Amino acid sequence: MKENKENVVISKATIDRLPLYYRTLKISQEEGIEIISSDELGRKIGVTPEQIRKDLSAFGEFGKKGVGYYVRELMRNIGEILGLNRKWNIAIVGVGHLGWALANYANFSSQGFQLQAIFDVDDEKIGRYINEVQIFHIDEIKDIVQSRNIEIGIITVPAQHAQSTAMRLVEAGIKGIWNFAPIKLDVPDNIHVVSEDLSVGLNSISYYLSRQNN
Amino acid sequence: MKENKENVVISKATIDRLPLYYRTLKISQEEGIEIISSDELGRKIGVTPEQIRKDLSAFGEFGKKGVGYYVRELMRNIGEILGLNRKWNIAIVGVGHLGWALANYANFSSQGFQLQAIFDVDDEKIGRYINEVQIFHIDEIKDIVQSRNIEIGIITVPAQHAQSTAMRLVEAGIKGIWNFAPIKLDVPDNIHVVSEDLSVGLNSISYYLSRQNN
DNA sequence: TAGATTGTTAATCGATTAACAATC
DNA sequence: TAGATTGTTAATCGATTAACAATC
Repeated sequence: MKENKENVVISKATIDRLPLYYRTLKISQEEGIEIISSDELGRKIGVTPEQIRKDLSAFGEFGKKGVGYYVRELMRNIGEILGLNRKWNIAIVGVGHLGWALANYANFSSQGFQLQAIFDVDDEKIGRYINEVQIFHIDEIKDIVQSRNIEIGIITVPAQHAQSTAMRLVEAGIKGIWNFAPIKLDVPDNIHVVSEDLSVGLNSISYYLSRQNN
Repeated sequence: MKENKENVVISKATIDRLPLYYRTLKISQEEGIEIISSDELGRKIGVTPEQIRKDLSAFGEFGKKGVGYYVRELMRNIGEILGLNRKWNIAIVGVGHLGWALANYANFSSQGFQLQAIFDVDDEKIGRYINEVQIFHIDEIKDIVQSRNIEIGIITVPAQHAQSTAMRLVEAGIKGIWNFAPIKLDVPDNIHVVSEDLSVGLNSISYYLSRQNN
């Protein structure tokens, strides 16, 4: 595994930018670009070149002075850092509109995230398939998470059930949670939770527009 | 309009926390809680009480020393700051899985965001309705945005069409954009863009899990 | 009054930006 | 070699946390 340098603390902000670098490099690579400078990469992403160089320097020296970065090589390195050089089995809990949309989101699999199971409580939905992935009853969660080596759970249940869902995922042995319920999840320290709070975006826009119009 | 104090700079981080405060106050209010301390509110949200007091102090004095905050009053004040004391007409562009999920997301309307129109290019979809909201051809965007006073646009089109969609929204007169396409949008300075980058979440989880398992 | 809790200032911490030597 | 661009250190900026006077 790609190690970051000893004694270098890596900020959350840096980790959140790595996927942007990775994605942009991928596009560049597909366009046939072989070498890219931090300046050019930064321009495409909307980040300063210093920021990019600083971020990368926490993990090693990936560029060539006076030249830039070899796109393919940097992509491979960042991919390795992000853990994209292996497969991750994931599951979705909650087949509402959002869960359904995510289950259909093809892009995950291209990055090595394979949807292995979907869970719900609605008898109408259980037994059905979304893109060849079966919907199971939540009561089967422990069995299936363990038998299918699922490591990451996606929570798209209503807010009032999110905490108990998180606990079931943890008990089933999951290590990472991607949470879409607008609520703070209490989980053990060794579980990594990323929450997407979709109610913030519109509120922030209305804040700025209110100020503007005055 | 609720003004923030002169000479106080309000950070983006503060603005992004206000919706959490608002939401949590709403829940507390529904539970019949009338007074809440920054300590208790912070505990529920996962933010320090100092943070909350600091954030709020940028806009005024909403609490009572030795007592706490009146839930209903603080909620009203934060709502006013966020521009939730009025209606906002919004539109969605792109009826893929995500656009469809967002069109069905009932929660927006409870905060005053009213979906007035949906746009797409697919003849199969045009003319249909999602929850009584009609799907129009993108070519009608300018007419409809203007006639229906739509101020905020939600972009859920594929990445390669996101930039041109943004430009069409801007030309139509929209002032705020909520962007779900994984790409940086170039828009005029007076347009407020919030991007939700759904590819970051899973990548960040896989990063941390990789480290953990080692 | 005594206890509790706010609002705010000062201290700390962390992240970004600037500058530049190293070197391809 | 001259020009370009990295990697890194130092400087700056911004955000969070600590501390505490004010006061309900």
